[in-house]
Amino acid sequence: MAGQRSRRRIPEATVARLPIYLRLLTEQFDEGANNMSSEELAELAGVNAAKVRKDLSYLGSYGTRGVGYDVEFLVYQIRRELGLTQDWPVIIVGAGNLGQALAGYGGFNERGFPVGGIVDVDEDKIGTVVAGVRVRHLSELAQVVHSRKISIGVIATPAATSQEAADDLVAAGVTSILNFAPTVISVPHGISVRKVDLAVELQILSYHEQRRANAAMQPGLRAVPGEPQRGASA
Amino acid sequence: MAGQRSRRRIPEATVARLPIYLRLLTEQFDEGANNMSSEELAELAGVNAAKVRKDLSYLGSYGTRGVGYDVEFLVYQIRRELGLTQDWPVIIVGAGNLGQALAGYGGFNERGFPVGGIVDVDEDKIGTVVAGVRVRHLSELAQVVHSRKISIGVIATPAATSQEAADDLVAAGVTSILNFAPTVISVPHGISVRKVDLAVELQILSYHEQRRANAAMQPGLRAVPGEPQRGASA
DNA sequence: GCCTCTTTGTGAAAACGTGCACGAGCGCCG
DNA sequence: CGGCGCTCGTGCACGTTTTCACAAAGAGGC
Repeated sequence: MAGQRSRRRIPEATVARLPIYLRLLTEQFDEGANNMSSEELAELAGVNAAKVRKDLSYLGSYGTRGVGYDVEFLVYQIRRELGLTQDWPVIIVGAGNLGQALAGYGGFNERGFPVGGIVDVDEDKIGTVVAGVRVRHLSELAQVVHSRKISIGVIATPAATSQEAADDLVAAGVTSILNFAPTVISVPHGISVRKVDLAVELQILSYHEQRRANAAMQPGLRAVPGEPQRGASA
Repeated sequence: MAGQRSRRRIPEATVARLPIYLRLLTEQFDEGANNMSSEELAELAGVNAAKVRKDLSYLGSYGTRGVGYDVEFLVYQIRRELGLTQDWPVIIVGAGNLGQALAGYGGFNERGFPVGGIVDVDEDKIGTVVAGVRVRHLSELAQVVHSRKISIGVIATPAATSQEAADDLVAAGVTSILNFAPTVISVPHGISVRKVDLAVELQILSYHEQRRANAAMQPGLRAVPGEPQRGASA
């Protein structure tokens, strides 16, 4: 039966939710739950039950009508679909504050993403050991990537050198990049990039705060302080 | 003319891109660019030019046909729309590794989100100073929030206590939350929540890696190791 | 002042994601 | 073994987001 489930492409929105379901299901399993309905899972995940069912249906028909989903089985299926049945070592570019914090973050290893290498260009940092991994020079990047069969790179450099880091990673053979620098990096087609940008998140929240503040005022008499004229630049 | 631009609601997808445009425009302005076309900005942001124009059109009609956008003026308008004409102090809950790293991250202050307070429950941490801010006890949270007029809270606690932290923040009057714990927190209607989850990001990348690996194999003879039977739990 | 060139602003269409509603299937009880 | 109750899987309608395509309009040359 259900053989080529992984053939069909899973929508990106669903892929982004599967890790959430996975974590919740794992937790529930550890607490002794063997079976779970889409309703329960939806409640925990804070989403609509129909969405949960549709998401899970992309994996195949693994539920039992009238009963729900077998938690252990579903955990396995999601892990399989996400490629979590194997470890994916990562290489961190940049051994500054952020790079060190990331390397030191235990959850990395624990969830199947061991730190396979850290590189930097700062001679002072090279040779130091962060979270059990020796910091190497950037020039050794390709070698580390090959010898450890690394596919995922993490950019933890300053913004100014993030594009360079991306180029180096791609040249070394890395095909997925997690970018912590507040920049848009450009990569060849076929390379996956995800971005984590603190400032963007805060600014989105700021927008909503600002909106609340405006809504609270009498609409109509909104005070807008000193608005510059267009074209007023030096 | 363009008076009540901020009345209309801006689509969430657009709000998420405005901070990117803002950063790029600011950079370009600092490098002496006074004018910019949607095409150029789209190139820098890695998106479609039509999207840029539509996004910017939500702010009002601030471009000049045949010419482009006045960079300084646009920077001001985006900042205004995002509520960045004022500072938004944040309170950090959790002074562990992550909380300290966040507090120490200069970009916070620099971008208009000064750390207005850090709280924890660990007696050993209380009283210590992180990035110039004294760590206080969780019980003082509401007081700090009120006295500093804080609207944004950052959860940097372990997963187990993140919901509690969220509840405390909401009770104290915070209306926006940035959650770094790998959990789904539930909050009353009207509170904004954004999530930053490292593990989720890596697992999404893992999915794409796995997909590439599968695609590279001869389709049809895919080796799937030891698949468990459903309902095989203890 | 008019013509041409450029780039905006925006309808309309296409693509994508979400939520409802309900048929289908399974387990359990009598 | 039939009926009942529960929950999955999914077609369909709706809302949102993206993309296309083009009229509108300013700038500059002549």
